[in-house]
Amino acid sequence: MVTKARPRTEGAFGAIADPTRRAILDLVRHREMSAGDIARRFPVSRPAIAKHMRVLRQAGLLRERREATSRYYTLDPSALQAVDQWLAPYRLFWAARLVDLKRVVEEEAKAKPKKGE
Amino acid sequence: MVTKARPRTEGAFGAIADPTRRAILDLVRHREMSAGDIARRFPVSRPAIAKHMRVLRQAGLLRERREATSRYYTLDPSALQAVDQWLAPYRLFWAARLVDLKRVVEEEAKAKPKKGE
DNA sequence: CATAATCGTAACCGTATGGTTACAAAAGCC
DNA sequence: GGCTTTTGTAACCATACGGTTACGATTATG
Repeated sequence: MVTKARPRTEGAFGAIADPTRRAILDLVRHREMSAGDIARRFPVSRPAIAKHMRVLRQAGLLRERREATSRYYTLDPSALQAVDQWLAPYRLFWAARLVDLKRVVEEEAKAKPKKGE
Repeated sequence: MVTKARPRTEGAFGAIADPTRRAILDLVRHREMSAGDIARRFPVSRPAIAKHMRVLRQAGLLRERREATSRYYTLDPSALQAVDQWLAPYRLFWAARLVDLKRVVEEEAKAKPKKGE
């Protein structure tokens, strides 16, 4: 039987699903870092980090610069816009919830007025 | 050897990693739907959808209302705020890219100094 | 040239994931 | 009480995931 064989870490959504990969992005977001510098910050082995880096790279989230034997990485955030855009309609929801809270507060203030305001 | 055994679909990030689950959220975001109504929209079996629903439920993304034998689901978007908040600093990146393209060009020039072009 | 340093990859391992089919529970209907 | 509808879950399967150790490629350095 032929089963579907598409990787589940493809794309930005899959890339940021793993907390280690999010932490890597949070690192290279601030400053350019070498692969070794990045790996040294995590409790797992360097090859494990290298695999995470490959996922991030294939998602288009990293820029690579080679110098000598080192590879320096910086963030390429553009692929994250897909997540941001998907999230946009949901942002309206909790914005509406704030409006709702505002209404509740106003009603309570009208029902039992506490102090001058 | 005891290996770590934490599920990778836990939390909002894992929940939205799967495209089917995102599509389910996009459905219940618009209107309340029964489990069957949801499942009917996808080319996979109903139990497969039921498992996705469980992941979404455990991530706190669904509200359930039972009526007769049916279960109606609506969105509870609050858990998505974690994603939104993690994304916030990155949003600044492409906002800056839109507002001040010149600065971005300078930063890139600093990052990888001039290959012939 | 030999050696060390840096980095990616291959091979392997145990668990999680996403799918299936089969079955059980609960409520409406004859 | 039986029967159907709706739903969730259990058991199972193939593959992806995240980790490890071993190894190879590349480059600077003595």
